[in-house]
Amino acid sequence: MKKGEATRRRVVAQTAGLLNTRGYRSTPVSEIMRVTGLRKGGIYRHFDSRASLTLEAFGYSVERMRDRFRRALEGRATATDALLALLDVFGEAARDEAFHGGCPIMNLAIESDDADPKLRGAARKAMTQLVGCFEQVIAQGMRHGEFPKADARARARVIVASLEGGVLLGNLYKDRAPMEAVLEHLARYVRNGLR
Amino acid sequence: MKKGEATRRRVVAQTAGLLNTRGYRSTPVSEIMRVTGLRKGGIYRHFDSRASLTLEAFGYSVERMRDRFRRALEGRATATDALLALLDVFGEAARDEAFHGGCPIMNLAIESDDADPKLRGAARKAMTQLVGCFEQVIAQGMRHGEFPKADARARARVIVASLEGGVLLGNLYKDRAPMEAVLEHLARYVRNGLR
Amino acid sequence: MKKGEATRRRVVAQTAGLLNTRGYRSTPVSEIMRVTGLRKGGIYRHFDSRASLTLEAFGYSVERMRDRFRRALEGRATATDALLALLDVFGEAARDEAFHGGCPIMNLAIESDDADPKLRGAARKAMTQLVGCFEQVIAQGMRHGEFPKADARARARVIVASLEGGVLLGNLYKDRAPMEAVLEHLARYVRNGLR
Amino acid sequence: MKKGEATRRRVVAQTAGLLNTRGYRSTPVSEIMRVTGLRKGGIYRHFDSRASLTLEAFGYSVERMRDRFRRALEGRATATDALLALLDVFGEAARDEAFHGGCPIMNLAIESDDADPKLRGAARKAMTQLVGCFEQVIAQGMRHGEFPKADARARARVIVASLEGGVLLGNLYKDRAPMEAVLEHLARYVRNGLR
DNA sequence: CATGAATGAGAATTCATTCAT
DNA sequence: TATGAATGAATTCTCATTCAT
Repeated sequence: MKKGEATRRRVVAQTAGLLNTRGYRSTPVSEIMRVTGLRKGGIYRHFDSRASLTLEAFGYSVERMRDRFRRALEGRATATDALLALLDVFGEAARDEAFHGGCPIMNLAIESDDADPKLRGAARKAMTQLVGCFEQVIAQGMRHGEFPKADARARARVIVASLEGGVLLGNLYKDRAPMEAVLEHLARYVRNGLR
Repeated sequence: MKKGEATRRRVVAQTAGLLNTRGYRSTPVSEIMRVTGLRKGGIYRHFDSRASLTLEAFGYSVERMRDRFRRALEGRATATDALLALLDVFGEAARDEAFHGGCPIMNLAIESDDADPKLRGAARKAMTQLVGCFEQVIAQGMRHGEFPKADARARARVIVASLEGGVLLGNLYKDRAPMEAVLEHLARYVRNGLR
Repeated sequence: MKKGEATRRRVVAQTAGLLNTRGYRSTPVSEIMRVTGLRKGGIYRHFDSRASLTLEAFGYSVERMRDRFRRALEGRATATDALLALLDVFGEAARDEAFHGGCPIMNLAIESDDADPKLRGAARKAMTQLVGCFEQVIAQGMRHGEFPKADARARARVIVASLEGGVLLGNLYKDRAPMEAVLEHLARYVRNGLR
Repeated sequence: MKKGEATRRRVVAQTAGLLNTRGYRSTPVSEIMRVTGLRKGGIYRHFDSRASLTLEAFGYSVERMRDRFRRALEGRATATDALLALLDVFGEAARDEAFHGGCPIMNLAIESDDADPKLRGAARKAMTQLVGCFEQVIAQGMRHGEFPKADARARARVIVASLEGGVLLGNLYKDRAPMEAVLEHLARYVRNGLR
């Protein structure tokens, strides 16, 4: 990897953390300069615009989330196990720097609010994948008879909604208790066969 | 005295809607001018600063939410009925202009993220009241034997988290389906005695 | 005197004090509102513009200075006595609220600096009168043989310059010592027959 | 590094002249843009704030004054000669662009009046140095027997006050006569051994 | 590959002023 | 006679962006 490519990746990673805590739209480039140690010119050499860096940083954050989910799913024999493992990812999120500042998807979804269609599109796509991840596991569980056959997507949405809400409360209060309540509730729901 | 107060209230109401859709921090005063029809000087005559208008507008939105909850609770004989009525408020939220742009508390919570302590404080306080509203009903239900005695706050948090997540998804996709899935899930949870 | 006229005079007097301490050009109308207790509309009813109030306030201050000089000159038999009495006015200036904030003429002269010809004209006129006051006394002294016949205006200018410089230093350091040194010097000069 | 520093110096020098004629506090940044040919962003790249540029510009003006005094004192054998040379600086001030707009110290002293403590502090410090310059020469003259032993500072203050007053009058009338009268008076005072 | 210099648009806020009441 | 409401221009300052070096 050339030096430029390495710099570029470092900038994306550092910016990802920054924007997820300080805001995807309201964080000025000067802050990005500060955390990356690069000057304006140095940043613009790698990225066409602030907007494109924003998108890349968001993509990076989402990718790291995906890593967590992928790893969580490895070697899970049953859908129940798999779902519980996914819940666990959120349980660890409070300690996980990839989630520092909350869930990137929620953050971008809310910040892009009717104001920035491109960002909103990215948030939507990422959220769809997140829900899809749960949905696939649930659908598999239905096929395998672990769960009653029903609307897998609706169930996935319920779970994701609860988790996102838990992240929100946890982040707002800087307190793990809300997420733990949510996880307890969802774990029972899962163990109960999504009934 | 009369006209100024009327203008002031109008500005707060219009700004509340605007900020909840376009962002509490990232919406420029020029946009507020546009939706209110006032010029800069006219706005600053009524509010000390952009920040204080932001807080007032948020307060207004929260108050309107509270109105909905208050009305929903009127004449509910049982805690179960009361909870279902509260859920209903979220069911109607999609059509309700007071919620246009999503939940003000969530929006402000996420936008104020580590960056604006005053705004965050306001978001926190409002969220505490929202959870408190559910918690009180639940606690009452526990006292009356409708629900098993357990951690009322934890249950309230689970419900609020799910609802907020539902709002998030609904808003992101401009689709009522996610919220409906959440509501169905929660209604069953409630009818089942929070078990 | 009608109420309006009374208000007008009060505003002029209060504004005079304010502008001489906070600046003739840089003091905002909001400050004038504060010290007068009137609102914008109330002020603009009496004065066409901020500029015209400025001029009136300056005129008021100059008039009060003139009062001091007039009174000082009353009953002075010799030019020497008269000059010493004029010097005395400056000696008392530190304690005199009419001079609070320094000499209005100097203040306006410097603030109007090449930027506001009308104000500068007023400052010039007032300074000319101040120098003229000294000049007349000196000329009289020359006619009466108290002082050698020479350029009365030049001598008046020297005295006024020294006094103004004394006011400047006194005001800058909030210390009476510089003015006292100047007065001692000038008194000797006067007693020495302006030699 | 080179170009920026050059620009910065040029801006300071040009701003120094501008502020000394148009007012240290009341001159808008837009005027600074005009005389420097830079845009807002270009100016703010070099200076943190309007206030810090003001201070630097004032410092520049004071430094140029100091240059004049330093050069005037070079090679002066006696205190009398030195004082006369210092007076001469003021005699040339009318023609000297470093003094265009009057004495920077007096200008800032009056404009900062009770309103801006930081600027006032700078004015005070500069004035103290100006008086100190005269005081040192006078004290030396006293030690060498040129002048009778007496309060050197008081004498320095008298001289500086007269000169500042002369600058004031000269600037107000755009006329060299007042300063010449002052200089004549002071030269005699000096040649007379400060008696 | 990165910096340093500069721009131009736009941010929040303040100002003097006007006018209906 | 004075207030309260509003305006429009100007204020200081920040932003994302460009480009020569």
